[in-house]
Amino acid sequence: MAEIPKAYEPQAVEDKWYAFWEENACFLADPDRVTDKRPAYSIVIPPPNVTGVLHMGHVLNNTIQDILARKARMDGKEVLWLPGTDHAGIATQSVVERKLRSDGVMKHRDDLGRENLLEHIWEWKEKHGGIIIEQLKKLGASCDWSRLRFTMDEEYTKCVQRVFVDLYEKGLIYRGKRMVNWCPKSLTALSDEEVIMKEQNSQLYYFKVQVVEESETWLEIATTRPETIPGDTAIAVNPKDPRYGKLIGKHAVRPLPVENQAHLPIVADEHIDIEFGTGVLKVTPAHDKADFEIGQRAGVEAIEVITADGKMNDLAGRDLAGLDRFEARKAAAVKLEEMGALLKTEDYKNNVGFSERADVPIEPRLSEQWFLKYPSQHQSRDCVSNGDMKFYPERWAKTYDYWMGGLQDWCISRQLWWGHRIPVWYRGEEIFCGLNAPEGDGWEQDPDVLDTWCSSWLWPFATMGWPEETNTLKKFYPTTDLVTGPDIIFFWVARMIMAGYEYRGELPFRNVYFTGIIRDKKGRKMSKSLGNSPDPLELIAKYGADALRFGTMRSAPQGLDVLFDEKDVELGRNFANKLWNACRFRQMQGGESEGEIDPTLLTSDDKWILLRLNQSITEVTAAFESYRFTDATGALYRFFWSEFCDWYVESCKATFFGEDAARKANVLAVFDFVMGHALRLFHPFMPFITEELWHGLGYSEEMPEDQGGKTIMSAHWPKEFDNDFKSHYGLEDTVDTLIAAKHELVVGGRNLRAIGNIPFAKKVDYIIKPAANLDPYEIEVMQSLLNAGSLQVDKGYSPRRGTPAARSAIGELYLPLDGLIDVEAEKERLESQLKKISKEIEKISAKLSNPKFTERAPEDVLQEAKERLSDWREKEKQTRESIEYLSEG
RNA sequence: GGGCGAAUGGCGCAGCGGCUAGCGCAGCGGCUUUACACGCCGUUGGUCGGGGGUUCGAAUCCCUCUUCGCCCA
Repeated sequence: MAEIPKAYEPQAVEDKWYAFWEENACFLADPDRVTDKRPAYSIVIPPPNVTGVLHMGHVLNNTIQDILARKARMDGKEVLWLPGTDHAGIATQSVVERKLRSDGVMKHRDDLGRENLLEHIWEWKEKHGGIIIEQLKKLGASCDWSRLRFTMDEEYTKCVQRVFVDLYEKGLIYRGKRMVNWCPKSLTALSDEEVIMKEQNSQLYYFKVQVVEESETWLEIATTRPETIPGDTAIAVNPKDPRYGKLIGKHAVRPLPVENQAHLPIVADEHIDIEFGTGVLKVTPAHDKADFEIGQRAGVEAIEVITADGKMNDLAGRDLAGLDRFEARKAAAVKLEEMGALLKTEDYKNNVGFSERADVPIEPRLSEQWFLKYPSQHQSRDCVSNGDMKFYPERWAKTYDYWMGGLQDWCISRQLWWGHRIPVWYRGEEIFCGLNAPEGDGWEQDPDVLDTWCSSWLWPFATMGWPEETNTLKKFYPTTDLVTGPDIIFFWVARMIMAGYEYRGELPFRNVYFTGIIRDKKGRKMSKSLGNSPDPLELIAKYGADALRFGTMRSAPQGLDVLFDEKDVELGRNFANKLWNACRFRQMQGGESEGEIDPTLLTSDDKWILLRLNQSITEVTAAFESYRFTDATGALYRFFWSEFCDWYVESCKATFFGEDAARKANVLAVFDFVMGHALRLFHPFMPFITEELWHGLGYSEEMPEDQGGKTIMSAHWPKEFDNDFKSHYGLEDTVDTLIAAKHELVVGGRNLRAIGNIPFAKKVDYIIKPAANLDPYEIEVMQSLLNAGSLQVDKGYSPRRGTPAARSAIGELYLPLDGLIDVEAEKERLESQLKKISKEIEKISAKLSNPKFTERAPEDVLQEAKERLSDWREKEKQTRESIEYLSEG
């Protein structure tokens, strides 16, 4: 810190130290270093999409992980923060396909073929795949980059295949033709979790069908999807419904297609909602999940009328064939109307499933897919409910438990090319499932790939060398913490737990911290289309990474969504600047770093700030234990700014600008002690600036190489002072009382200036009448804090009437102003103060005169109330006196 | 329809049986005080969503209603 700029300039500092950390292998995790005395701490990154870019959600998530990792290192643990990326099947493939189409390379992926398309995607991955990793480095993430993993790595792919084969052999993976959620845009099946229900303003179409056996009887049916009528193969009613019971077993005429009006059986099904519509349901087994089951029970066939890409096929009839499913809906209604079969349409709100990725309505579709019956369900469910694994905030445990209690088989095959190809081969009727292609000719591999989550559920152990019993796995698994968003609790967290139990026999992590969702300051979700999503890198360039981290953490309460406001980052920058300038001030005072503290020379302010520091250590450490990061940053902010800078540093000035060299050296030593501790407390949150200042102030020189000598990263986390320490330095709690009274008197004294409209910069003379003997040091400090020209001590001072005064437990402070003051204004101020005091006195008196209170309230509460009353009485007396002085002055 | 969460000064939050209900931002007034205007000093705002109850005592516990958000059906 040769030439110290007035304002902190983060860019150069951040680049310098990140490079330093990497060059010095500060992030590397070495399982061989793990011992009883140096326990392991591990955390695996939720792998971001390999071709993605950093967004605010990543910032929040990874800042928390980095904070945890850095804190653990300071606690003397061997830390593994394992980074990596995810291949993100659908997202990546569609991005690349779109690009290839717009570049004119292809119209459809079939033009290129599987091998060629994959080549393009790998190319894209090589080109863009590193971006988000570099961005994480900008943020300061202390991942062990030597262990960077990718879900499509060869080794990782082996793990995925091995697990598939194993589960297949256990009979948990099976292939079947079932109803799946089909995305007509991405042309693939999806799992239930990838379907998002959205409320839609739809139409309910009422139409009538004729009963074959009773040509004069017509049934009314209500449907939101008239385009599927050609696919109807039954009409269902509830057997308990008195209106229709007698019709069961008869038939009805299906109106569409006009050229093929089949006779549909009227069947009974107990699942029919009598209240809904007319109580009569058209059954389309091929295009509705519930209808499929009704169809199965009724033993009717399923007729597909919609193609994979959402168009009507020939079976839909000449009026609808070739139309898109939504156009067909209107066309079907028109057709019904022409036939006189449409009775009415009404507005209707219903929930429609949308594809998470493509954002189009899902088409339930009968399709041959691979399914997984979840393994290790019971253990996975129990470990959370019995507390072996902790969720923060705890309430997510309930959500988890509920979901685990209603598991449906997971559709794991995807009709994509980018991903882990299903290790199954077919030859005629033969099926082979194995790690390698079977011997012999004529085998063809299943063309589908696995759901991306079907690879990332192995992440915690597949990244550590499994199935080999590697040293890493032995030492760092199970991992300690997982930090992720609650939006993927089912997609990822639950499945990792099940995979963990199935393949390692125990839980994959001990604690799960769920972050909030980042929203804009109006509470809206961040999205590209709204343009309300700031670019974290721009924020870093503008304010610094530390500022972004600290600002985000300070405004991210546990369990609640984060309303992001750039102001918070600004605040972070301001705070960094404050830190910077406090150290700059220290530098200007010269003297050696971290000199010995002489207990006999400690001032009351020294003792006070040491106690405040101790309090902060306690609070921040406790906050860490319960993952309350906002509390930690809040405590640090308050301590450093409001206590250290506003009071302690200001009171130091009396000594620094004074003549007492011994005291100056001692105060410098205290300053360094406190700052050295503060920098360490701040380091997990603001790694760059703390490292810069740690070295700049020379604190690193005092430390052993591996305990802060080389980097603050390895400095020990501050410990609460023990009793020996406290008694050695005479840190008694009574100091707090003295300092509080001193501060109160100073604030009161500064206020006296307002009475005479005297700016703070102007030196004025005060007189103090101490309540008891006051150390001359206190006078010196108060004079400085008051910016007083002089502060005369006068035990027998009897002020002229009209002299404004301030009072606290240590004495009375006078500002003789001789006619400068506005008597009426001051009187008014005091009168209003008196009113407030009287109100408080009334309240407490009422309480104390209530016999029920005095009888039943505990002793300490009663005692405390009495003290408060006498405090207020004293204040009342003083204020009255002040008013009298004014009146008679 | 079920579950979860939230409602505290203009905004964002803390407090979850008893300290004069706190904090940050914003606001207002004043300051080029030799670390910092990314700053300093001082300061105005709230009776804690509505109603009922428990208690000597409730923002805090219980019931109920209202509004908002999320998840699931």
